Amino acid sequence: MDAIDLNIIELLRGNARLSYAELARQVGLSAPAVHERVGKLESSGVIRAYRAEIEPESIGLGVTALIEIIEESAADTDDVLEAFRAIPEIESCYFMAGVESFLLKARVGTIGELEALIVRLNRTPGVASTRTGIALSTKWENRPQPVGTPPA
Amino acid sequence: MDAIDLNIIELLRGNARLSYAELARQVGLSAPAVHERVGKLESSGVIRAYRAEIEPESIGLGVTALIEIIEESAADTDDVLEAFRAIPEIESCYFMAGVESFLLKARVGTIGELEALIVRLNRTPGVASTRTGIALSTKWENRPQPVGTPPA
DNA sequence: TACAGTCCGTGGACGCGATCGACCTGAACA
DNA sequence: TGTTCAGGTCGATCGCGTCCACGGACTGTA
Repeated sequence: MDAIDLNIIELLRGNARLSYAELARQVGLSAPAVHERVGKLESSGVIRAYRAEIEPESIGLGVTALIEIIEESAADTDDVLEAFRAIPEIESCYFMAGVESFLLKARVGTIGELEALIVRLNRTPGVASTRTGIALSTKWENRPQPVGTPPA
Repeated sequence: MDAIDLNIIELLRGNARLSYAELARQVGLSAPAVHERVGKLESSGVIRAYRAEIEPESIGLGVTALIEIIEESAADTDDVLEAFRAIPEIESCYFMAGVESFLLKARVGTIGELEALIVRLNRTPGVASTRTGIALSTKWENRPQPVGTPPA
């Protein structure tokens, strides 16, 4: 992980469809060299995936909600997690410090679907209660920040 | 926006670096046809960007926090928003229904940096108070869900 | 200092993909 | 029925992805 790798990462975070030739020009290496570096970044897990970012409304997912989950004290966190993983509407899942164990970001098409989702979550074994906030609008999301210093 | 467009979108959400030729094979059209469809999806704003998803720890961003913002009653929401936009650590920004006006997702390298960020947020004109939750771990994030029915 | 091994790069070659233009087809409509 | 247009295919060209052989810098060892 040197400065050139960070440079490549930053370029691919901005545009994942850049060609190797273009990357090579921008970082000052040959295309095969960049190709090999990217391959290593992928197989070492630094680059997890390449994703197209889609305007959610256009694919019928106009409602964004953030849902905090409070577990029952006797709950098995792994089981709860597996139950959440099986729910496709849950786009992101964070395990939090504090009273609420999980914060979920979910996207659905309608308020009705959100209601069904919340009911389903509350019925999930291990879930004591939920608290839902609705995002009226997403100002921005997953904006890449300039890469800082990698860990020592 | 027909079924083929949705198919293309789903494929690109799974892997944004698929070649047009490969997309064409999978959706059953010729490569130029797919090229044109993707171009239209991009220029109409359905496809917003193509991003490489990076393991945050490897670029020195090991601390994820979710920060709720309560605005002062007299605050100008647009000004607050612009102030937030200028802070690179804020990856996502949602305008919420409820007492808390904003929910921010931020990523920093250390707890010290998080402290500095929270101080900065609290000093921002228009911000009355903040409430921060720290993500101990990210179970998953931005998982694409199968595309549903587009809006009528 | 000389030598060998390793890492990481370059340059060349070749086949495939991106992309352009010409042409085709079916639907909508006067 | 004829016209127009959207949206597709096909073919050609050019550049890119990718494989391979080769070379230079660095390092540890005699």
